[in-house]
Amino acid sequence: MPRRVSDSTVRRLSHYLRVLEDLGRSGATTVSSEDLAGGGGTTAAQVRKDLSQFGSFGKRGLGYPVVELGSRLRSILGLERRWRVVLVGAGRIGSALFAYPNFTRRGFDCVAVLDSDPAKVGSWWGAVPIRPAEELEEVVRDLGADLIVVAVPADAAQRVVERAVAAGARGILNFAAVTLRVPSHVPVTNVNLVMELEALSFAVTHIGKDA
Amino acid sequence: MPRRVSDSTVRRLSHYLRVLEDLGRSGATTVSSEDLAGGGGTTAAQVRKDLSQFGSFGKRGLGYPVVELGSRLRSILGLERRWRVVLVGAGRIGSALFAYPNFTRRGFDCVAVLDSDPAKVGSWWGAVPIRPAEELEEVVRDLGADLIVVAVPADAAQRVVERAVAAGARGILNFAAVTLRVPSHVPVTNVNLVMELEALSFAVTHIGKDA
DNA sequence: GCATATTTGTGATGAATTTCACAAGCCGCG
DNA sequence: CGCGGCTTGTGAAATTCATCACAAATATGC
Repeated sequence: MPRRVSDSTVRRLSHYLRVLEDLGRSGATTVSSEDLAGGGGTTAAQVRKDLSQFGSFGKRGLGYPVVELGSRLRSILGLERRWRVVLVGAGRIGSALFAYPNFTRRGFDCVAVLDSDPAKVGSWWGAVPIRPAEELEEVVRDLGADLIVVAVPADAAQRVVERAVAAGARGILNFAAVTLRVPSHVPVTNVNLVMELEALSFAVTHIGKDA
Repeated sequence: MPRRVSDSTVRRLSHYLRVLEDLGRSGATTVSSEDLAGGGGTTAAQVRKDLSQFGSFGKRGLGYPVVELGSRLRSILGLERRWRVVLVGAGRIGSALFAYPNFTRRGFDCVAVLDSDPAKVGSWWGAVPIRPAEELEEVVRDLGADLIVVAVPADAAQRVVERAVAAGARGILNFAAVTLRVPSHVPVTNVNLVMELEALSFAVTHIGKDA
């Protein structure tokens, strides 16, 4: 294992895993770096460089074993266990994530949903009740939650993560449009839809203005 | 304008714009690169490098004019116009995006919602009816849509973008977990929640294993 | 008006990432 | 068993991206 793995590399590992799973269903037993690159995602050389950071999984002349590489990648990505996730904010974004079938399939269990709106508290999403926001610490501690999904308005997000981290949360998936300040041992992944839309706006606007 | 602007730079421009808008509300008239960096997002030097790619907007010794820089950034990002967006897939993710207030506020108008499920077709989201998926080309052409939000299952996504692009769509925001193949003049922005979760899983799993 | 404290803009430096190129290894076949 | 066709693994080169350092320019205080 290398000293530091870049974020881009990790995203690509996740991509390779998806390709492997598709391939596994089709019965293939080995796969080349070319195929793992998969369309326009990246290049064969990049695939080999990425994988070689963690070991030597392939056979020259043949490729990578589909099943074994998949299990290696799951191990590298930390997906051999299940994660206990607390969703803070029962709005649309939270709902979208919660209902996402891949969420559970990939090892992420939503063990609690919190919201500060009394009108929502008490209703149920499937088998999970919506609980009041005040119970955050209690929920994190008692259920042994690992990850917090922050799907609250921007001005409430910092407070939520501070409380969650103090109660023992180990990672944050942040949908709020703010840069969260957290201790350095708590990783944060940001998803910002406005940013994505604006990046798209930029790209469309500047088509052909370069090259 | 530079030959090519990196994706990271564009995301940061979007971030600067948000900081400027917050600052504008607080009445400030100028802002330093230090403040634009805003917390842990980036550094002052990075801010100046980013902005200098597009011109010389600041005054030495003073900083950047809040209002003017905001309007310059909006111009650079292509946000002076409004965008007509077609949402394909009336599921949870589509619903989340649709209901997002910033969506409209930032200049993105959802002009149509399509879904292939006959049970959903005919109902209304606010003032927008859900129409059958077959009408994609018609909708894109007749409403002069610019952007397509793809919120359909992975195996349907490629077909949707092909039809949309053929009908005149100019940019794609893709929530499906596949790499879309599109003509080079059609930019695609991908949002992949599984990838974000797996990146978080990796980060939490490997805390302290380096450094 | 002059010294001083700020802050931008940018060339130079450094670090990180991607691409290239090719030797080394593996399989199958005759 | 040797040969030819593939494909990996990896040092080196190239490219991209981020940081540094500082001159140039502006404002402020006296």
